[in-house]
Amino acid sequence: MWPTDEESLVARQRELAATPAEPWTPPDEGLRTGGCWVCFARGQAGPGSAGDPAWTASVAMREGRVLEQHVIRGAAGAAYVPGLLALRLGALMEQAVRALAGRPDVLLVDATGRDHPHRAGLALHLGAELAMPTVGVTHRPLRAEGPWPADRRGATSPLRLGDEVVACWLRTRPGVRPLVVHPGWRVDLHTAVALVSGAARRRTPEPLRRARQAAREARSRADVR
DNA sequence: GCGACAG
DNA sequence: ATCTTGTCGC
Repeated sequence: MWPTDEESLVARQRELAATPAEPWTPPDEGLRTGGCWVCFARGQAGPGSAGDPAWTASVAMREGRVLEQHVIRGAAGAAYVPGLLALRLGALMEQAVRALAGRPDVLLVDATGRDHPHRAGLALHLGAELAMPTVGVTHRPLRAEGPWPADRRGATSPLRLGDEVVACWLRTRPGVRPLVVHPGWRVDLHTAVALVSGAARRRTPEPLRRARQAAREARSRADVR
């Protein structure tokens, strides 16, 4: 179950941050990569609020092919507050990923891992709840800092929170703003970068792109009706 | 007190 | 997250 208030979420985050997780290594072949994306109604700005209608998509891919995808309709658990994204999206994402009949080996999520006030962002949290290795991919860091990498595909540069490297910039396309890659549940930085880089034909890794497309497509169908 | 702050 | 206009490139 997901916490529904700040106090219990923060308690859970502190607990997760201190929980050791068995390191995971991708299989040599046949890797099934999942992606999950949430979108909200168009035309709204700001942090939103509890109950906002949401479309959450999950996809599973293997060797560049979509194996399966689902979109669920649901409602946001809370307004967006930095550091408390799990209150808004956690339950929605878990439900969408559980709708997949075939469990992905690893899940990509647009959220942070250790780059978080309590070192337990939603990518880490969701992986723990699902008992599934996760990698976070965001447009920018939450709290960590570091300069951009060189303008070459695959170039990386560390993002630090104090002395600790908690994530890194990754240039998936030359001439395009880099992404932030966050090691999540049971995944280390090196593995996370390899997975995202390997899955990114465009700026955004394919499973996340497909999930985003599916969620927005479902929203547009709903808009018309 | 104020701004910054994953989505 | 979402919006906005034009613009550049394949």
